[in-house]
Amino acid sequence: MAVRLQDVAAIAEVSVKTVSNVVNDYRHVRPETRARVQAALVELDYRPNLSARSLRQGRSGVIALAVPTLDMPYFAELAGSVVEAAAQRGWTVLVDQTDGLPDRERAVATGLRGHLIDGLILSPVALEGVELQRTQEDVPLVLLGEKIAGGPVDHVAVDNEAAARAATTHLLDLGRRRVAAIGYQSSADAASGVAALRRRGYEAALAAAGHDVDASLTPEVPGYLRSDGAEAMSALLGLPWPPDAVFCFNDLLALGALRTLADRGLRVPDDVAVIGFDDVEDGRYSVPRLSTVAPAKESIASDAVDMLADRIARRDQVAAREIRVGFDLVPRESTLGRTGQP
Amino acid sequence: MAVRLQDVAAIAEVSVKTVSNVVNDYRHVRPETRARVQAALVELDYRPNLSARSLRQGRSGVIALAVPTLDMPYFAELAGSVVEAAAQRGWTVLVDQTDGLPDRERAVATGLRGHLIDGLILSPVALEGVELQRTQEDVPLVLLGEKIAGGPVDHVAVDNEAAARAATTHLLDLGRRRVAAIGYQSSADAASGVAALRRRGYEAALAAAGHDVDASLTPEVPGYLRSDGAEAMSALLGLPWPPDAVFCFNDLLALGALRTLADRGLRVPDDVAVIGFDDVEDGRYSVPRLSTVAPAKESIASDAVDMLADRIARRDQVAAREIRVGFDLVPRESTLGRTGQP
DNA sequence: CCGCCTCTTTACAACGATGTAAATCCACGT
DNA sequence: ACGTGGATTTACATCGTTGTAAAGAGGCGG
Repeated sequence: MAVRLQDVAAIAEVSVKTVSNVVNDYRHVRPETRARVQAALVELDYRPNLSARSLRQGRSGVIALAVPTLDMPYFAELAGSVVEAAAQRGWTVLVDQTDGLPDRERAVATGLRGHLIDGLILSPVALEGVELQRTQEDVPLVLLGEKIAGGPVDHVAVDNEAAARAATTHLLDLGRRRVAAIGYQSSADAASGVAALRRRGYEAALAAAGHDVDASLTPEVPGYLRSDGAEAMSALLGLPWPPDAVFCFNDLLALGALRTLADRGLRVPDDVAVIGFDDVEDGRYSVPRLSTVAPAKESIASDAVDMLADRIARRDQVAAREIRVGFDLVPRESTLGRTGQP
Repeated sequence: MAVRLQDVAAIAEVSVKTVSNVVNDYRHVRPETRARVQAALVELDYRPNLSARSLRQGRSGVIALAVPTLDMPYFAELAGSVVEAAAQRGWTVLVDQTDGLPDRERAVATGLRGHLIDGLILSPVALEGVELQRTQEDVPLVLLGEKIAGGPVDHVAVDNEAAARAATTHLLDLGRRRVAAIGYQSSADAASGVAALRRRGYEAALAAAGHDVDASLTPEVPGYLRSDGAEAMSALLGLPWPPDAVFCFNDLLALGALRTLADRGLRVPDDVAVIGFDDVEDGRYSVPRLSTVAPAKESIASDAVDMLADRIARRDQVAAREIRVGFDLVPRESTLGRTGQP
């Protein structure tokens, strides 16, 4: 069966608590005793029962990360970074997929996992800040990637509006006149989310350049997948006066758009320039290489974990905070064309 | 504070055990009592303490999934499917990243997480079957994606050799004469792994067609990332007599190779045909669309979870089994060219 | 040689849930 | 009215660990 402190204690001929003290590096243990216990620990290959420890201490060393889906490279990369950052604190990460469903997000946020987890990092799609008002009974929570309007919840996010504006401005600076946007969503759920913020940045950039928003250039998409981008691009190309540039609200949409452009035999960026958002690995190897806006992903993950650690330690003693991480505009072939190559 | 069975019991004016019985749907509870307890449960918003439950029952309802990294789409997609399949059994998945390091794989396999997890699904890169010999103390284990030679461990895998052979044969059937392979690895760790099996399939296909293996056409790669594929392709194109087709041991390598070919201005498949392995989403939208071998991923995930459930239930009472999942050859533009399009 | 302080070790209770076995209730047949 | 057997409820111990408080062991100044 499993090895318990008691078994080790028997071998080392000390009390259970002394073994516990050795395991936990308690100061006042005679070196000789410590050595004897260590030997017994090794001999029996003791491993603490985390459930018992967690029950006793009220903390488990496990945090949860809830993302819409791991199938999207952005979230997969993010999950990887979070797992990494958590490991550095000795924490383990339990991954939940919400599929962007309000119910699942709510369930997760209100403590789906019983008292198993010490905290939660949630990347919300559907829920608004208000919905996530914390009661003091709930799990410590940090939100990712979305600016919650005044919600009393810690969160880490890039300045979506500014980043979207930078991307759009980049297209305008290249001299493009009909700059479309792929990523608009009108469902109530999405109204306060990433879609709305990036939309605002896009429209602000157009306004600053003296352009009106042309509704036909901002098709709605049901999701943010490659297929959605491909279909939206098809629709745009069916217009009497199609766009000469497209800002896609994430890289997957952009990759889908590139695919459609290739199918139609259009040249990128000559006929249509394309820029995405997220800087996922795929875009660095696509043909053509995808221009994008790169949020500081490593920061997002580590800041979120740090913030959560702080929230766990101080519970309700401190007001909700917001961390803004930086972003970079990364122009590549899909807006600049081939450079320096034959 | 947290709501305990005791608090609910006090409100409902019954014993703690009766509340527990209601929570667990025990048969013999008077409907009237049950109703009263239910009401109290709802009123206090009771949630079981999973640590306590786990301590008492010896099972936690949490399984671990250990993959090299979530950054690789294949593993991300797999993780998503496993989380899904586990959720259907009411299990939660704890994701570990091994980075393909022997130490991490060993640590995970020998029960890194203490008694927190009920079982482990491991996708090994570095470790051989022998290393993973189970002792009865260890966590129930299911291996993914690799045929362990005779190791007494449950595992789920595609027939890598047959699949690799099918991919290679597909290239030969197109009339290609110099078929390269990207994905060879010679490190001892990898000797029994996926690399070796796919290599065997590749060589078998060549042999069946009466070709010799040309060492210059099988460059070694340090990893299985896009960058590795891009570099290997560069090396191949530097040969006096470059290949007219390439079988890449996974889709990322293939996507990297496509990128290099585009940079050199070579046409795919006209100049060089490319086929990958894994059928990740990226390949369906790449330019050109990537031909590949598609393992039955959904089966892999659900079979692994089923197998683990069975292993958990029966522990050592049953011999190690092996589940073979099917695969499909999926020819797309990177070998067939544009079809049906203008 | 005593008392006190520090170092070291220990016994015991507690974390919250559930299995066991025993207690209590109730309806029914005699 | 009484015994029997099933339904229902309960007290208690237990899972493995750690905090608390107290006991035991030495050492030192007075």
